[in-house]
Amino acid sequence: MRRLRKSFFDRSVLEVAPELIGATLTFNGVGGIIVEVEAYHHTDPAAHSYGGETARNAVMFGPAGYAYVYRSYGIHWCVNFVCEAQGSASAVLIRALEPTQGLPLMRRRRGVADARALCSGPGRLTEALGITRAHNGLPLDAPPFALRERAAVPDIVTGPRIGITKAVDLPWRYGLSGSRFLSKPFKAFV
DNA sequence: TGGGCGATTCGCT
DNA sequence: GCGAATCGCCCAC
Repeated sequence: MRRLRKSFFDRSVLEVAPELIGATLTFNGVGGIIVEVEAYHHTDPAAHSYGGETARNAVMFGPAGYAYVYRSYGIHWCVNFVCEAQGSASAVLIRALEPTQGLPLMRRRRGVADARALCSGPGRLTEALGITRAHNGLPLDAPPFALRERAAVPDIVTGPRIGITKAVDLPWRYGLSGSRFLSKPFKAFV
């Protein structure tokens, strides 16, 4: 499996997001297979970058291939991969992993034993991997991050994004079809 | 300078 | 299924 380079992210966020499903993400050697992501485009009212650049979202306005980490609900950290050309301010939120590497450490950090509770949610996976604000702005193609390309193209399901109040109808949530490690099930397409 | 508000999670009913 | 926890950010005053 090849490692993903920064140029991989230098495309439309709507193109990159589904291609991340099935890729492997590790942080200091701990992680797993990406099974759920959401795309946030700069023209999208639900995106943090929609209102312009601020101290919090500055990384989103930088070049593609870097990590944007933010505090959610004052409690959790969430990690995004910045995409598109510099200034585009678009990113992919990583929402769930299927844990494959470093499970004992993840169980200790999370305080739970069930593998399905380790990384099935954006706040859960950052806790399991040990990602915090300290890692905001780090490049994705160098340690502690490691991203490996998927071996084959998987079946992907799409649907509306979770937990937002604006642009709720955009189907920019992508998941690995049939995975038991999703943060929430995808509604069957009608 | 202060108050309202989340790209969430967990525990209890 | 519902609501509390919890705090950095952001804008209005």
